Amino acid sequence: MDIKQAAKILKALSHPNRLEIYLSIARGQQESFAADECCVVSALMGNLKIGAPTVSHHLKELVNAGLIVTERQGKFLIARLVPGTWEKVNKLLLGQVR
Amino acid sequence: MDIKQAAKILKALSHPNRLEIYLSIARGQQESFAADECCVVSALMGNLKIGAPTVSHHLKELVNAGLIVTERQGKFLIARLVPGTWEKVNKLLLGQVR
DNA sequence: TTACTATTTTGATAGTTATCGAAATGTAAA
DNA sequence: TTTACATTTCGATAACTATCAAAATAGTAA
Repeated sequence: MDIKQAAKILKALSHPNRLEIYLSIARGQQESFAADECCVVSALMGNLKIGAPTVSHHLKELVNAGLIVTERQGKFLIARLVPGTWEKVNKLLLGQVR
Repeated sequence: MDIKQAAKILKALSHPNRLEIYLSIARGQQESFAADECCVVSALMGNLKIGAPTVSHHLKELVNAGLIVTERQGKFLIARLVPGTWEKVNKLLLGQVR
């Protein structure tokens, strides 16, 4: 994990709404949402005070940083965390990596 | 650690040059720099390709986020990490905190 | 097909910021 | 004091971005 890539990941999480989206996805994964709650964009639009285009934009940035992956299921979009991405950033920041 | 504060800290680390500065301070702390290398701003100016005003600006953002503290020693400015700040962000991101 | 819902794209705008040069300030040494 | 060096402040600019409204696209159901 080099510094530029780490900065990109940190940047993706550096906006409150995007961090909230990321954490919602993480929580949703833990709690294994019911089918109704899987419609990521529309579900997140309810919690946050932002519109669908903005949520779509934020999701793309999280994907682009390698923090999540998305998958279309019918009309809806499902998101999952990419395992390990955050941990690599953390290791760099903790200086446990050479 | 609430989401807004975490986002602020992440934002402070989301720029490559600022992340590099933060990591340099962290490394410098581990290796206990000799006196000559303690002049933080001028030392970092050599590694990075940015001027003194910009380094000063970046340091202020790291201070403002609670990631480092600075102290003037004569002509020079010394910086140290604030213990625990990063760890709190990491705990939030790992979902290990209620 | 048409109608409805979910998401994305486009285009625009307002606000933020990384960077610089120049000037100002702080500090030590001569 | 004057000189020299380290840092900060000021002012400006170019680039970036979060957000929206409107239009377009994708998918489902009637």
